[in-house]
Amino acid sequence: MKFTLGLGSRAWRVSWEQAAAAAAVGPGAGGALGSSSLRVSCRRGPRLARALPLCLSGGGGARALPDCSGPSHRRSGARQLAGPRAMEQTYGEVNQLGGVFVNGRPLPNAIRLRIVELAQLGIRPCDISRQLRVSHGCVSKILARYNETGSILPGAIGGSKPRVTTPNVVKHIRDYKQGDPGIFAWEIRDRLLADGVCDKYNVPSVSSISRILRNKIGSLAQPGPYEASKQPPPQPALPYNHIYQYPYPSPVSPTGTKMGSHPGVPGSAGHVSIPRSWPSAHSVSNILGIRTFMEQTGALSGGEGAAYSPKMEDWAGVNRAAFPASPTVNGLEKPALEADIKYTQSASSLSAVGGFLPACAYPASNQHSVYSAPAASYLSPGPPWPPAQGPPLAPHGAGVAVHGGELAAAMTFKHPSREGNPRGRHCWKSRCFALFQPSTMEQCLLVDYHLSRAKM
DNA sequence: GCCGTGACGGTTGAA
DNA sequence: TATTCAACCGTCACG
Repeated sequence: MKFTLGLGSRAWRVSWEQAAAAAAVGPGAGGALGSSSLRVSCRRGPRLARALPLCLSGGGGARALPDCSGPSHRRSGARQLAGPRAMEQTYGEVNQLGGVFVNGRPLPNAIRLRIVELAQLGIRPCDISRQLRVSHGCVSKILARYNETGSILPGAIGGSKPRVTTPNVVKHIRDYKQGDPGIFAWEIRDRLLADGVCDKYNVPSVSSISRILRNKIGSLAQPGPYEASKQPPPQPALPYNHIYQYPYPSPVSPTGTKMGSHPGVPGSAGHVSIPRSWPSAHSVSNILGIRTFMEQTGALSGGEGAAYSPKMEDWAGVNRAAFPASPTVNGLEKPALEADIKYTQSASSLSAVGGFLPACAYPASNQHSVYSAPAASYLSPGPPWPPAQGPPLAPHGAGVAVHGGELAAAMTFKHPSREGNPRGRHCWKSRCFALFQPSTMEQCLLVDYHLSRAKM
């Protein structure tokens, strides 16, 4: 197990145990690392290489980095983490502050939550950075995102940018062109907006419209690729609203009724517009909305364990039934479903401060195994936090003791019919997270670790 | 010393 | 099935 240990401007790859030790002693405690071969990984090219000599001579004096023998010095991805040997194959890095992170992967929601939480308590970002051992750039980014969107969650990673020139849009462009052959591209663009075919977030650019006119519509006599008589493939006309879960304004009424829809344009929610009233897992109000819905459905009645009744197996489906969403929506279904199943949690973990997001909303399916590591070692103890009073959201040391046996019990939620179904895995795993409600990164990691060992 | 920002190396998932 | 591409991530360094 290797880490890239960054101290100063260094990026050293060290073993997990060494990195954990380094994190435990804190960034200022040099020389605590084990002794063996030193490997330096200059991730940042000349910049880092330039800084390297300085770093090597600074701080805690001579530092010997531990044995780096292993399968490969090449950084591995989280994909290698699955399986029983996940613990041995987990990679991570330690930043300048001694905090552990996984390059390319979001910080656990527990940390993101705590960043926002501390900020709301009036703690300066620089102090938050030091406290949580997260780079100030990251703290700044998370806070900025939170201020902008009300969400602490990371954005959607991966995937392709949804097309804006959907068949429906092309059809309308064709219609406009047929109605007025002299129409300009910018006029088409305005009409798409005016008619509600698109909104400002997914309206094609003028150049795109020109390209459509040139390539797809070129000759109006020719039947286009998206003939009206054909059944157009279901296309999300406003995918960003959903995939990215940002509170973008949408030309949709809160009831899901598409406003100003063009005649002939299907107005189903599956078509475009995911109503912003949908309880997005990324927003405060939507989290609360989920809670309300769960309470209404009685899913939260009883204790925490009872909160996840077998009915919860169809939690996503229940939500889908309660809101206008089409099962035929491609591209929208998965994000929506994952948002449902990954970020649900019981009401008891909701914040009293303002509900950015409960820590246990750790997106298990998205981040699972990334931080798979002995949780106690993952996060260095660091300075006591919070200094005075307990945090309002995630009681430090709440001590969600997660043991394999308990996980096994939790895993009884795993529905046999969903074996092999990623969504099923997401579903039951997310319930495991929700059941234990890890409110700290350690707890998240502990849950995740046991889930990994459970050969999910 | 704090903070915003861009470069960078990395991961992810749809096409 | 493998590859490509474009989104995202957190860290780091600069100003």
